[in-house]
Amino acid sequence: MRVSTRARYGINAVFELAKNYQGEPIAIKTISERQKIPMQYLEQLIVKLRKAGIVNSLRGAKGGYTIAKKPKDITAWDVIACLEGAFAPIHCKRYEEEGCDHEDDCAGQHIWTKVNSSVMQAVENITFADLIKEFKEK
Amino acid sequence: MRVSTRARYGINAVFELAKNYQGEPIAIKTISERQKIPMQYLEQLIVKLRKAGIVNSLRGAKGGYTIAKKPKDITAWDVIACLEGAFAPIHCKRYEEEGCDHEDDCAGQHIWTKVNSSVMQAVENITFADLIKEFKEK
DNA sequence: TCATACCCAAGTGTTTATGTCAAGATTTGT
DNA sequence: ACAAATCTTGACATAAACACTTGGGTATGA
Repeated sequence: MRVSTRARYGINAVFELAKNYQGEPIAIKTISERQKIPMQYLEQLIVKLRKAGIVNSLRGAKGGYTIAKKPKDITAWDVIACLEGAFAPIHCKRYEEEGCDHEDDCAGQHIWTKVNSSVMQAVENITFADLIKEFKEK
Repeated sequence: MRVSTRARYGINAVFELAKNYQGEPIAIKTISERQKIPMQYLEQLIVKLRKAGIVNSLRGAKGGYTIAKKPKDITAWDVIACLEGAFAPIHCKRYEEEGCDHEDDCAGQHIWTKVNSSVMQAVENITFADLIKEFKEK
């Protein structure tokens, strides 16, 4: 099982902005340097975050990005779901494509359902306020 | 996030054998037909399962595979871990390779640790006895 | 002895993830 | 006006993982 770098980068980028809540906009370049994320790649990711209403952008000189909500109102799930498409839902490709004719016999269903729900529950309960708190305590 | 077909195939194959607990050996071909898994691919997977002590093999004519323990003593985790290598541990590649110099700043750690542990907990608590029970109830 | 079935190593094709690059258009502070 | 920055979008490159195949070898029951 694997989490894409997209999700990781996204979390880190939003974290960077969350720490700057109510501050001046931060440019992509700055974020990419601080969090060590390839700039042009981050650019692509952050577009999605903007469209999802997680970050705001400000164009022009002195522009950049700010976080669009209070850190406590953004969960890890929000970011992951936005970037990862179908993060938790581990689906049976076979089922989707051909219509699984051995559903009764499928041991997997039960397992993946449980995995999905436990992962979702985990990430839904982590907000960026939590992460900031965690960070400050160190 | 994604689970490989390896894990899915493995679960299904072991499930097939678990249902046959204390029965005659089942040939790979039979398993692959019943669970619709490419035979030669399954062959590779099942080698790992054997080496992990999850299944037993019997060579020669009338040979095949049997499950090596009681279904209640094999968890989904056992099978997944065996086939997937590093299933739950979502690691920071960056950290492993270069020694992450922004550890303090890394929002991810906290999240992935939680995700890992919740996934592990979920799959560790599912045994093949559970799956069989689930199956029979349908 | 022979068909059956496991055992093993290596090779192959495809897809996906992870970026990179280019080439502009647009907005805004100074 | 100019520079700084986001926006758009589309193509390209690459490497790794995945899924599967091939071609043998070896053990065993009948």
